[in-house]
Amino acid sequence: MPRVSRAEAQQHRQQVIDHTSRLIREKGADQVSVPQAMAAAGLTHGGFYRHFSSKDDLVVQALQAAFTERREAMDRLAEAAPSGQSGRAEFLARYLSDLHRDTPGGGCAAAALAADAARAEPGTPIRTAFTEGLRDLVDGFRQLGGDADDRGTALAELSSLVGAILLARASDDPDLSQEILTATRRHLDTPD
Amino acid sequence: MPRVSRAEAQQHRQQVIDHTSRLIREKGADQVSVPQAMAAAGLTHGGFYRHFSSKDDLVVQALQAAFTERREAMDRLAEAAPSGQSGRAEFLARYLSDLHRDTPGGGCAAAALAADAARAEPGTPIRTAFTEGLRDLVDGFRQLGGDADDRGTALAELSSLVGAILLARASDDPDLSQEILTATRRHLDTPD
DNA sequence: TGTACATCAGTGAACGCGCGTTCACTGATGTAC
DNA sequence: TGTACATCAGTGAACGCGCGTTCACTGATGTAC
Repeated sequence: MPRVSRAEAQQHRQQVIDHTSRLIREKGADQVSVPQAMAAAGLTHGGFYRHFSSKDDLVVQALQAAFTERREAMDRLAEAAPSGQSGRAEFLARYLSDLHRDTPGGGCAAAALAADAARAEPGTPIRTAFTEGLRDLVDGFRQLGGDADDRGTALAELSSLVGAILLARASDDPDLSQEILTATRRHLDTPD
Repeated sequence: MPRVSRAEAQQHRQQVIDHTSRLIREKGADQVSVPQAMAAAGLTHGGFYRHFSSKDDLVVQALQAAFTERREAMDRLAEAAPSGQSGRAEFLARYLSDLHRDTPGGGCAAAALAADAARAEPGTPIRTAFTEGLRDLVDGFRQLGGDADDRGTALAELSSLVGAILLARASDDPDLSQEILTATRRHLDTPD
């Protein structure tokens, strides 16, 4: 499939980013190879460097796409919430759901990639992109209303959510996993 | 250095486990190679399989050592707490400290390795060992007293701690990082 | 306690493999006239 | 609108590298007498 149109090429590029965005949330950035990322979009690995300057470049763009996707979902939730009522409750319920726990590829990038970002050196693109994405997430959470419009509360509650979904995913015992999600939901439903 | 005494060999084995325990918390299990793990104990890689059946075997033992180390620290904290007073406050302060954020190698295994465990298939040794370690951590936390002796509260609060330290480590901006730790400490100090 | 020999902890070279990256090549797309 | 040619998206082989693992070898330790 040589020399496709520019529009197709741009589409391929976006497909690689989108598939990689899902893959790195599922398996971690290091566990997704360049050939795998290209194959997920139906391409061979040879053309990779016409689209990206390095694997890290792709990973950063995939991470940004994941944060953008979540932020947009939050914006929709804020709009959909009946006026005067907060979308916070709905967001918490979805975040701490079995569905979110079991499908990390379509889930929160902060939870899925915090470890990868934490292990990256300060100043590296992945680290700064993660930080930017996290800020965006905090802003999105605050606009959902409830007591989360206080910045400190928003940060503490987001930390709760990220920790809970991570521990729930890591727990091999379904009962313990469920307990973590339930306990955290209850903990957050009770206003301080 | 061929054919050292059995006592020395056992000591070498323990050194490899201990160094690996620190290394995987710092860099992740996949980022620590067999040659690196052996070199950290002053050995070459060739003798590795006299001590461990595979790299995974070492990783699991290193993970268990990390959880055991933390549990023992909690036990000491529970003993040291003046009678009638809970060690919970001290534990929270240490967990959410700059020191803990900046030295993951000596820190909480649940925070450092949750992502690795979550990405491992159910039933794999690393996943089950993590789950067992997490249970141990929950028990240790509950014995520290305060409102954490309620199991649900303990789970929710541990989730908060894990999420906060992870996000604080991942944040490239020192101010944001500090804000996360401070907000979570304040959030947990306020009883529900 | 001393001797003879089997055991085995550690060494370093080697293996097959998948990684990120490079490159010569193909041929449809895009452009200039 | 039609033709000639440059561009470049995608292919597939190749590179050097580090990985996990294996293995023949060394020689002090451990054991049997």
